[in-house]
Amino acid sequence: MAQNESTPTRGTLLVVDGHSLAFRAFFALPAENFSTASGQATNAVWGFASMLAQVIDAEKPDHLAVAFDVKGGTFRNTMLPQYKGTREAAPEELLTQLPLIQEMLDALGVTYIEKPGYEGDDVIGTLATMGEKAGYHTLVLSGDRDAFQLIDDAVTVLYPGHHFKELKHMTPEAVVAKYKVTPQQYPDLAALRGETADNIPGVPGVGDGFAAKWINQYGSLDGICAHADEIGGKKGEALRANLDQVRLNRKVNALVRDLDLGVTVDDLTFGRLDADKVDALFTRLEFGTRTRNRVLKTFNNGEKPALTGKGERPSSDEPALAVPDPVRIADADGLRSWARTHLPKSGASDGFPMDGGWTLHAEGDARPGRAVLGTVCLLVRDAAAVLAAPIDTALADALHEVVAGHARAMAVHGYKEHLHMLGAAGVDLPTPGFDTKLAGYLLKPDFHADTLEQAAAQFLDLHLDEEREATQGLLDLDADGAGDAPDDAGADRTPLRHAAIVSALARHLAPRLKADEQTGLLASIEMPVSRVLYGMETEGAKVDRRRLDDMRDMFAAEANQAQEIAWSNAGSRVNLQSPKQLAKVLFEDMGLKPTKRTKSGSYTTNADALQTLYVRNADDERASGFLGALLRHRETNKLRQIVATLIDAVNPADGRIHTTFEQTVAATGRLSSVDPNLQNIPNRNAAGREIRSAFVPGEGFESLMSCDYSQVELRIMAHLSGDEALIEAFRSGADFHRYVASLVYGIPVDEISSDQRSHVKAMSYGLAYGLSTYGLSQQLKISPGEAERLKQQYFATFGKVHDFLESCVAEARRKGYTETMFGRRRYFPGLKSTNRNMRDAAERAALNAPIQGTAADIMKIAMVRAAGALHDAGLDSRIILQIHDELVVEIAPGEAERVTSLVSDAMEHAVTLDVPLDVSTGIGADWQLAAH
DNA sequence: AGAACAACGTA
DNA sequence: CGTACGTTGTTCTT
Repeated sequence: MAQNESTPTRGTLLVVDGHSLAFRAFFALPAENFSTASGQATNAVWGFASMLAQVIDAEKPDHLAVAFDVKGGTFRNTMLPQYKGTREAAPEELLTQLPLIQEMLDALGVTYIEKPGYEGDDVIGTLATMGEKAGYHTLVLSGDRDAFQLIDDAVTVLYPGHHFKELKHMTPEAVVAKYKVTPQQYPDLAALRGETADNIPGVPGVGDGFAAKWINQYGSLDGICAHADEIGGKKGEALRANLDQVRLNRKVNALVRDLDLGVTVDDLTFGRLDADKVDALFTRLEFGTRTRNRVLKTFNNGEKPALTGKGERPSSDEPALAVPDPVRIADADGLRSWARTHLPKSGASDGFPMDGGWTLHAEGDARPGRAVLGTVCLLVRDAAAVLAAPIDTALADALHEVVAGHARAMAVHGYKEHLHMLGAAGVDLPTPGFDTKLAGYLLKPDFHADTLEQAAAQFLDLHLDEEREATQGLLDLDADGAGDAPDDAGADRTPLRHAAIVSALARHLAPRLKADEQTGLLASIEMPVSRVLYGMETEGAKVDRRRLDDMRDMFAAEANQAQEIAWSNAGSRVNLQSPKQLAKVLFEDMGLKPTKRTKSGSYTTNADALQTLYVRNADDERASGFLGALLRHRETNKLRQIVATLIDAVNPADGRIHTTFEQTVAATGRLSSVDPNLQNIPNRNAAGREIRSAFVPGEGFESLMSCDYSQVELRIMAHLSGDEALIEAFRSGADFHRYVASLVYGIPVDEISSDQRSHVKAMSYGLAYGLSTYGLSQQLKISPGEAERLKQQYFATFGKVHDFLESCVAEARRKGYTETMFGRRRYFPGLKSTNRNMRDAAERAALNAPIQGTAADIMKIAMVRAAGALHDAGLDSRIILQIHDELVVEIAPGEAERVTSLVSDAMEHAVTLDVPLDVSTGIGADWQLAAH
């Protein structure tokens, strides 16, 4: 079971700083939106309840108490009159909610404690001390850094980050990592630095850094005071001038830890709420049923109050996961010897076996360009090793060696992410035998598992903790869970638990993958692609920062100009980015006749509608003036925004943009690009396309090359359908659309009008999307009848294409899924829907999936081949971007010719079809110039 | 703060 | 009433 600790504890005590939590809640939520009909603000109460519930769900404490400050002064005010001068001015709206919070705690059966003359912090200090003496592990939830002095092996402070969800587990190691002093020394540091939140001045010019330096030099504040004369410079002077203040600060920030509270820790139980009281209070506060149910469940031992469970928590809380006792490894030799005894002998296995395999699981930050390695776990059936960050060079070398020797029997969850994290520590990860993330994606490409818990729920039917997965994903992924010793009481066991999930997933998914014939796809395409993507993400794309800045300013100026014109026509400063306000101006104030509605029923103000209105109201000066300006604003503002996003994404360390390619998101098998999305840089009109000129070769490179497949999806349709006419159209090498048009209309190629060509072109491209005649008529601005005739003609010419598309849907209906040329599946439960719209949508998706998916497969194969070819040829040029049917390559000096031929060959011959794959290439000084 | 919606960029 | 995505901004939430 998961609860293996060498130091036995009585359980977990959670102590909450009530005022700190109330403050956080109050300022996190807008008061004006959280108030009762009678005007009583409830944002702090609501936030308090939901934040506390969140922490309880995540930490599962056995005992709980909330500490509050008491009105009126404390002993600290006597020493330091201005103490908390800034904080006493709490807004009236918050103060009125404190009694409500206490009333709520009463109803929830939670003990809260106040001690006149003392602060909540002192109560917390006392409770932590009591908990420690009674053998509990204590968690202190507080946004007040004074609480850091309480931290030791048995006391952890949960400190909220910018968002409340980002709770940092402040352990002794975390404090040392952040402040370079021990928790015991922290009050000395705070005294030197001061605390603006409490209106306590420190030494001017001295922050955390200098304070820590002095403390480490002289051991303590006393030591610093004794040697104050030796400290030179302005800062030393400032220190001497403020010594009295600092000494006073230190007295004031020391927490009292031995108050008489009249309770014992054992009294601080919770889980027996008064459901009627809670109900009455929540009704009075006008809270919704969702909040009510969630809070009730959390404060009632995880059960619905109606069922009034008693005593022990439900057993379902404990995951049925085998987690061996971890060994904490701190040095290279320890790791080598652990690996020798526990890891399967290398060469003993071929691929990832069900037994005898092992799991590598790292946590940390996997964002390219800023990756950080956190905790690393190695797990076999009956043993586990944990390497806590930071991992030094020697340990990294040993890890590299161990992993290299046992890669084929190794399972990971997310090879690419692990490459980033381990790469940050200098460890290269060879291709593992299994990747549970990729495997899960191949088996269920529509299912999106954001967390390991979700994957476990989906594939293992292991519902570890639904509340946690719903509300607490960020805590699990906390990058700096650093320094938590897994063999210490109450240490962060999350990474190990995750490793156990990965191990269980691997054992479960490997046979399923084989049964569904997806193993080849995993080994031959997805895993190798992960490695290529890792390289692309790590290199990033160089941008010309000045050019981007100039473009942003230009677009911003144009957008502002358009906005002024729009406002003057509208007669009010309407927010042009608010569809709701626009609809009011257009359809109420100006009285224009709406075109279409959005799916939620409001009138659309999208570009199409605005265009129609513009044409329709050309003689209305005010309306057309407004519409014209609005359209211009939409366009330029969008471009401004895209450029701003790009600028924001530039990594200052190298002036490059490191996107992340998501490999397990698109249900068809395509990649996607996030943070930022580099697959939707404008390309359709000239103004937008300019943005591409900001993508340039980096230092040591001379140009960019762009290679893209021409009409891949159509070629795939020709191949898969076996339609002789379409195949011949591609083999002929003529202008494809013109050639097809000549077949469709039955007239010679050179008599095809440009309209005819573009209509046929639209039809060709629309095919793979399941385009309706209505849609076709809309797009081409022709009558539905004309569109219908075009479609009939087209299918009469390419009959087998029609049959093929139908067969895709038929097969999906029969088998439940479609397959690409390479066996990648996608499931379509929607085909059985009784809802017409759902069914139609599923049919269109089912006919598209094999085509889009095969194109994606081909590109992935091409990428692996191209990257391999560049590497094998010893070239420095490298692939940096993929945009579905296009690769962008950064060309090293003198390599242009060889790279062009290697990459286009890799793309053209990724696979052999009945039609040739045509690749067009271009080289230029930037991405735009590389276009062809 | 977080979710839902509208809009719009790409292949 | 065309497939597949991601990002931004506004609005609503209780």
